[in-house]
Amino acid sequence: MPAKKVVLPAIDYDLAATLDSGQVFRWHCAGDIWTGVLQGRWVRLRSVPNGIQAETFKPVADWQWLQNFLQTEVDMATICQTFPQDEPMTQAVAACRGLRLLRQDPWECLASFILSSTKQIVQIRQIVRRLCEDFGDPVPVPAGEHAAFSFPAPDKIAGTTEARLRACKMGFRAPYLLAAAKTIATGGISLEALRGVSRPEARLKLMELPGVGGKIADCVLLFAYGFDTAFPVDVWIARALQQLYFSRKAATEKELHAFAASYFGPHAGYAQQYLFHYIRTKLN
DNA sequence: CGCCAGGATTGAA
DNA sequence: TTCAATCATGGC
Repeated sequence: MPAKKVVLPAIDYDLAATLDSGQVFRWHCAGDIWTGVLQGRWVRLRSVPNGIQAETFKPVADWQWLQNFLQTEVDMATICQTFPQDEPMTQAVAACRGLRLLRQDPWECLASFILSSTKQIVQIRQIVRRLCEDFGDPVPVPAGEHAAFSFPAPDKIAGTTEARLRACKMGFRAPYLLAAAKTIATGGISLEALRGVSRPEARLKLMELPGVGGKIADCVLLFAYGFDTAFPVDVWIARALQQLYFSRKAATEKELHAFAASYFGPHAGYAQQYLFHYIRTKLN
């Protein structure tokens, strides 16, 4: 029977850490309630014992789309066992128990991370919110809730102008987003087709898009496509690797990448997320 | 190689 | 209260 409420079973799931760890930019928290929009649907989430309670505006028959986004069926204990058993990883895993990787829509993830370059998380949130208000479609919400908008599809953004995108405060990223949207809207690159190719091949394809360098490509590979070995190296991770694994001697960017690729195992992307969240929120 | 292009927020002076 | 630093892509 279709219902507006469900509890998705999950153990070791820290909803707040997961939705507030720089993977997604559109979830809003009030108390312990998280509100967002997924695939044009308004969604409210709350942690309950051994699960996550979800509520939508319209009744839903199949909750697969939400399970897939939240990745509730992933067994974190098994994944954490594959991490190197060193001091930093052990500390990070202990401190960030329940931190998860989400599985996002590729376009929303790609567009968000194009907008993320040389921006901080608070600003990325504002830009993405404006983008959705200006170009997304209103989605129905319960009475008394804030208005909510879908994430604008590639053709919607492809059909606007650089000036109107700049009005969302995205600055020099506006032409990149516009060109990327046009490439995808016209079939120059198929984001769906990337699901079926190898990680290095998908990475090269993403990097053909303007505004997408190695770091942003790695974010999309990890957060949208589920390539668990993708290892985005931002300044935080670079500093952490430098400090925790190279102590004094200065490692080049190339050495950091080589180390990351060889050291953290088959779920290196998860390890990266634990290190990232650990140094950002728990250290100092 | 070095610099710049938006700009909200943070923390130092 | 100024004011420098944060963020990491691409063009020059």
